[in-house]
Amino acid sequence: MSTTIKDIAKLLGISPGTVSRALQKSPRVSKETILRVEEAAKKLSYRPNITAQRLVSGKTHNIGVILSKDIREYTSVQLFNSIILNGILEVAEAHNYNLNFAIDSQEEKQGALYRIVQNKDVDGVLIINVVNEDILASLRTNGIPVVLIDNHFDNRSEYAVNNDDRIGASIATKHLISLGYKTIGMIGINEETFHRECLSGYLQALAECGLRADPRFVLKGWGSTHSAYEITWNILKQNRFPRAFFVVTDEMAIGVIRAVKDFGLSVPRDIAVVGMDDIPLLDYVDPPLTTMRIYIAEMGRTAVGMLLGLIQGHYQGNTQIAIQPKLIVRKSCGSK
Amino acid sequence: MSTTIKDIAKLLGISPGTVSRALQKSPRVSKETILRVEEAAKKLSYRPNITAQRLVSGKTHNIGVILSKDIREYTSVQLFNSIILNGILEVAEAHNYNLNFAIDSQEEKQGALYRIVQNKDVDGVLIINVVNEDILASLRTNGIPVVLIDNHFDNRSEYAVNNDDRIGASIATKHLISLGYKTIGMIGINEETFHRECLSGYLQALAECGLRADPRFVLKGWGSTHSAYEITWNILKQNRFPRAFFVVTDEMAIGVIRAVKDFGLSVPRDIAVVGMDDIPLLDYVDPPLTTMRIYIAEMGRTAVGMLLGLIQGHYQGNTQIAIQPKLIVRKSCGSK
DNA sequence: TATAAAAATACAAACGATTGTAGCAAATAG
DNA sequence: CTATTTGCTACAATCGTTTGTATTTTTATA
Repeated sequence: MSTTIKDIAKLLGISPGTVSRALQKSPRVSKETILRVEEAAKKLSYRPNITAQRLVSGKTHNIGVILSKDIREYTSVQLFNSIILNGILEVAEAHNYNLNFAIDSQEEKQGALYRIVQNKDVDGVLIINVVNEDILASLRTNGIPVVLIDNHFDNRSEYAVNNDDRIGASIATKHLISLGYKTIGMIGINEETFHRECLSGYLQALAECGLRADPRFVLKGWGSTHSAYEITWNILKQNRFPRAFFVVTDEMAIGVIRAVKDFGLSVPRDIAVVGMDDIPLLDYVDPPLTTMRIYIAEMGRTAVGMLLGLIQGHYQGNTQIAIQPKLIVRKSCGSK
Repeated sequence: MSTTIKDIAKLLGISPGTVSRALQKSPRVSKETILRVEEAAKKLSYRPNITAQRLVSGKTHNIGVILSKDIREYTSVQLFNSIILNGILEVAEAHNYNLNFAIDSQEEKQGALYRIVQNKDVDGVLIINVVNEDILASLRTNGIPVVLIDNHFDNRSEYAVNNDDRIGASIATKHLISLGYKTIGMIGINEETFHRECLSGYLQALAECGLRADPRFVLKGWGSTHSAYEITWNILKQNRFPRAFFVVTDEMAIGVIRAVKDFGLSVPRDIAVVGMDDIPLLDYVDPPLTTMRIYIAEMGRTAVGMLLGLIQGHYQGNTQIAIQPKLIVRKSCGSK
């Protein structure tokens, strides 16, 4: 079908082995031959057969990327994944690695995921967002390096890159404090580790500033805008509510704002709100939402770098890397 | 390293060829041997080496997915891609195909894209959103089937699946008309084919209902919320403006709404707005945005189906498939 | 000029499967 | 009881590379 190394060899009257070495510019073959081979290769528009190369090298040059299944539940997860993928792609491409995607469908043990892993069709794996212990175990027994991204996973022995949620929560809360708010609530999420990290940052910020946390004001939604709306509405009805909220995702923060407005109060006059993520169009929310910007693509890039190091066996850095978020001030907290 | 067909052969004292056939349940091998082989395979936890299989079959079982580079420009493109990817993944997985992603970086001819294509590392290619004629040509000379998704590309000879933008524009416009609006503008986008389709649907709807289009009211933005904001603001200043707008993307529609509000007018009382896309959180825009929902994941699924048919050489359907969008009524157009 | 050393190339065995052909039983036919 | 068919299985080539070893050619040395 297409030109192989043998065609070049035949054309030039030399052996395939030499052609192979010439193509690799091996010092074992004369400069002249290298030149002739390269010329012939170009003339025949030769392209190496990657599959064959893989067979002998035992390396696939593939990176598996496992995404969470419940992608449809949280719209911003979609966006998150998309951006992270960009980061990943960017550096994977630069290193000549391909990406193989698979969705983690917890149920069916027949999915692409298992196929990829068990078939050793990847040199390493990136797991985004969710952790499936089965997969992790399978990966480990197969000796395939893994790095977790945005996993909110507790095990410190896993390689992972995450947003620094604790710091994020702390900075957000301190921003509120610096604006003079004394009663600050938090609306978290129904995801254990993530929630714990946020809570810890939130509490620490309060403590450092000599403020007391009121347990009645730390709530938990399940991620959707709507859930945050309901939670907020409920607390508003009770007549005792804080003057500000740190909300752990923008998507929920939008629900909070809407609830406050629907309740007849004003943001930020009556209640200030900070979110986290920095999803698009926040400038067009009313009022524009102040938030902690998470560097998603950067997380992806970092993770691939780590994984590549692991694959090539020369990674020396920490097992856990936390990317620092940044406060983006808009109008939902008012100003001094 | 890991168990091969030979290990099984050795263990059972039979030949590798027979093992291979047994694993394929070939009628040429006895039921008994098949059973013994399967047992041994399980015991040794044998997994076929895909690379080797690929080498002999000549099929990669990979589908290349080309994404557009300018992903950072339009935030909703990110989301769009992510959703489409889900659709693609879903059916690719079901057919045991892997996905190989590459970003179309028009400039550098060295990118992963060219690597994938020229190295014939894919059985077929999906191109999302943007068309690079070079790639297309390269693909064609290599005999690799391609299907374009959301490409807004004119060439009817290319296999493609798109949203039916013309119909979308027409339905949106007619919705406005049915609500009694007589002067209806359109805010389009700086992308030739897409704009043309929308314009055609918009004009057709007006014509069918006996309304005249006012050329002063068909405008063009470059996609961002901000660009739509400015356009709207400008036309508002001129004191002559339509009572309703069909805006070709939600992202821009949000800019329109904001401009109208900032100008001191009301949506939908003074100006009604319909968007297109149905991006997330539209229920939380103020007022909630009526829009044409595009079935993005469905486009992805359809495209893969088409490509697979092409790869396997039995595709019989149309070269062009248009997915029908659907009107989602919220509050930005008022009601009768 | 014979000879050792160095340089360039050829040969052949891998990598892990698939598959056409050949071989050897046992079963059936004459 | 030989001849032919049938059912299984073994052998070996193949896919397109890479790479260790052997061989040839060239160059330098004595």
